[in-house]
Amino acid sequence: MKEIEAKYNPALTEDKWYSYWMKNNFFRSTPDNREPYTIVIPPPNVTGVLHMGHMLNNTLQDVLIRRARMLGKNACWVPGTDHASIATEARVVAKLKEQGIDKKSLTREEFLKHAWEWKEKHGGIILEQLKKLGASCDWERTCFTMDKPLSESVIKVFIDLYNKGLIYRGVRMVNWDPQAKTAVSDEEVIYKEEQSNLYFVKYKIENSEEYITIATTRPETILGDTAVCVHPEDERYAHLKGKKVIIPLVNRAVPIIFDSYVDREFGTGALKVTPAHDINDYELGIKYNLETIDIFNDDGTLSEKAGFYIGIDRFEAKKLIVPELEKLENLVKIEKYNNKLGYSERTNAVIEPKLSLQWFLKMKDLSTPALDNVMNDNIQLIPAKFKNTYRHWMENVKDWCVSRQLWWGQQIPAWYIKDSHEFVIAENIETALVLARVKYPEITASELKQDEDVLDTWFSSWLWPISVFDGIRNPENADIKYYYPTNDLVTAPEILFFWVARMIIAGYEYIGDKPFSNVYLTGIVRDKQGRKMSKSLGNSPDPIELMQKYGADGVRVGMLLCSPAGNDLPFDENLTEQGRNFGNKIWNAFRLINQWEVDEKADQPEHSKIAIEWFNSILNKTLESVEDNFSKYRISEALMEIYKLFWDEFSSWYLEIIKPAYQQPIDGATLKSSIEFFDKLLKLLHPFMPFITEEIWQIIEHRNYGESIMITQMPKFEKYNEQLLTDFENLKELTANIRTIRTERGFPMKESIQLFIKSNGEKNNVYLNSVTSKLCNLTSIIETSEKIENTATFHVKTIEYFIPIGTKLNIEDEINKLQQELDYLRGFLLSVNNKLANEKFVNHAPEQVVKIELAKKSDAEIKIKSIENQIESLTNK
RNA sequence: GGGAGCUUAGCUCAGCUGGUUCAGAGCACCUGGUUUACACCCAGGGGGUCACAGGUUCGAAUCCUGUAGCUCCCA
Repeated sequence: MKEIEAKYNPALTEDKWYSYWMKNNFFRSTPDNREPYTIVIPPPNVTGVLHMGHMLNNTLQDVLIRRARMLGKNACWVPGTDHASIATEARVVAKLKEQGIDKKSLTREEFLKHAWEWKEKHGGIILEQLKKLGASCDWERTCFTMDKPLSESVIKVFIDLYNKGLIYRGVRMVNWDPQAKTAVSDEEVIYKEEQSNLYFVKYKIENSEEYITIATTRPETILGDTAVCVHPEDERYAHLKGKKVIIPLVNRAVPIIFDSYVDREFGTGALKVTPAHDINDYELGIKYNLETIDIFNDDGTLSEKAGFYIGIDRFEAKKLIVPELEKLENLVKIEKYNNKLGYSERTNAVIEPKLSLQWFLKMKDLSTPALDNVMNDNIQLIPAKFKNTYRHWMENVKDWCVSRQLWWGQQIPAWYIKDSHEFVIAENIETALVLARVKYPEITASELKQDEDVLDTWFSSWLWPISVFDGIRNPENADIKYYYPTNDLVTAPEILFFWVARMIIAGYEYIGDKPFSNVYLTGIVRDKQGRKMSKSLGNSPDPIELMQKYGADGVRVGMLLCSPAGNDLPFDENLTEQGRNFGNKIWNAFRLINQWEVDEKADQPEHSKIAIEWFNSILNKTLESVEDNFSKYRISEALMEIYKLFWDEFSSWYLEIIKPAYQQPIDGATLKSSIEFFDKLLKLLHPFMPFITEEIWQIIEHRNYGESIMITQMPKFEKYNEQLLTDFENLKELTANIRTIRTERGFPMKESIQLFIKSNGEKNNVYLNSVTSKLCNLTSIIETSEKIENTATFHVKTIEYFIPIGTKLNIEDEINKLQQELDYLRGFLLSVNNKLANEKFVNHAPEQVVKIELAKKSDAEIKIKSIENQIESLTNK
């Protein structure tokens, strides 16, 4: 037999088996008559590298997909990436800048060429890294959101929604990133608390010597003010009804309006209204039909409409306007003030609320089925606590701004006619021309100009579960009919709304069915200080290094052990160490079995026979509960159970019982059963630890090329012997007691000892005696009806055990020990008796509960009596 | 400001519709241990008035109310 390393070395096996699986096409799935089990990967974006969040997320998906495969399903895990328009464009622009190329100097086509080059070079990194993790994706199905079929799907959907009247072009307040010169979504704005100033500025009332003082954090926007607003019930300002105020510097007369939106307590209770630059002011502007003066250019400098500081940056203008107001004697005072400022997640520029012409998707009606089918559990969120959040969002859903002022992405299929705002929507210029000619028969292609902007990346990814199967363009194709709806989606709660919810919406709109049945929401991987792991903080370990250090299996186990659904995972390398150690434990259990010589003629010892029956029972009981845990998506609990089954039950109990004496052979029957158990354990472990299980499975018995544990069947649970399990637990307690006595009295394991048993009603399980003897190295087990002198004693349940210890007995210690136990038991009995003496308890509690209390009482009484006897006999010595 | 959720051992969490073992697990910690699978190990052990205060009940970590602290979402 080949010599096997004492420590498992993942580096020697992981790449080997991954390429074996690939060569044998084990990850490939095509429709057949089996039940499908499908997962689409949450597409990581092409700018990223693998981080701990991906590790957790993809480990979970791989566990689910490998298990499903072993349950006989046709498992299909579709991998891919998304194009991340803002992030990628920012990267490419930065890279070009390094090379001295300004984006503005390039045509759209030239720029996109650079972007594609960048994507080809960097876009596949994460997917390659996932292979190290063992991800069993069907790589032939790898998709990218800007692949032709997916892009065409996006455009098709846009046109369809437009034709349904759900897409419109409108002026709206958007979060403007002046650096990227694009609108970003609410979700891409990060609010940070900042210390700033609150400026009190007085505005003169028209035709009066009176002033009204407003408070603002943004004095530069005064130039765009078109009203001052006060609370209708604010007596301080009641007399100003119908009056106008003069805006300083610009000397514009604007109305004083009265609206309960104003917080009377804040500042002076008077609010300056700048409809172009504040979302709430914008609403007021609509309500009171105010003029809207946009004082900023797209790059954050002041525009001609501002009248002052034209071309100067907004922050500079703020610095300049304050002394100016002071000079004009309009500045009353400046107070320190903390407020929240929005920053662009992509460029970190301060977000400017800005009115902008954008494309919007009406969400209200589209969302209805998406809300209903989550609320009725047709789609399950795991954990379910996210249902509340989901509902809150869906009930207050706002229209979706789908346009982005970028080039990297699907260009909006809108064609403007003769430089006007009039447009037609069409997938290409030929069709656009046909449509345009309906109204303008003479128009030529050169008079049509496509919208410069692209669609939001989420407008691609919301179709993901459909478009990866080409279900938008070819709704009748075999893949979409077979794989859709997919089964499980594993993703982060952060994107529940802007990805998960939208996929559900698209699913009902375009296939008429949910995109997936279960959404498993993972926690966020944090560092020890509780900070989210991120590249910018540099607090994330490199997953690749981690896998090199602990093995992919070790990292997988480490991540899973402590990550219940929806809970954050404070990451600690310690966890992966635990995972690695577990791998080594499995490895060594294998080594033990592997090195035994077999004697086919030898009889099977009684203790081995029992051990086999017992382990078979506990294995099946665990299988049953693992199934239950999986059905509830308690993945970490399922793993923990298997971990304990392997480590505690199999290694510490089973193997210790059947282990032959040193250099003795093992009987054939026991070895055969042990290998069968090992085989089942490996299969159970395989979804969690694919590499080590494959390695051992390939050695433990002869295999042919093309065989693999990953395509075997998961063991199914069978009936098990409940009584044996209970009896065995008592045996464990008995063994532990004997071990303690050995340690305390200094009887080494090699020294065999005698055990006496005195039953006090409850019967000793004689049939387990051979096991006890083996585990505890007993010469004999003797039933007795008398107590035995000069012994150490203990109870398991009501049975009394004695171990002769000859001269090693210290009577005083012995009495003290017994007295302690007696005191406890008496107290316990008292509380039970009190309970039973309570008539209300006896009358109200269910019969079963009362019975249990009665049993406790009688057990305690038996024990008390036997301890009292022991103390008495010791005292009389 | 509005909404949701959380608070159980040093850490991360279980504990389902109130009632079987003075509250469970893993890790960490402590004490022993080099014999022939594994020190990435073995055998033991300690540790929680279940955030706090009330209430319902024969009985509450579990249900209700309030308080405090934390987290997230929306504005």
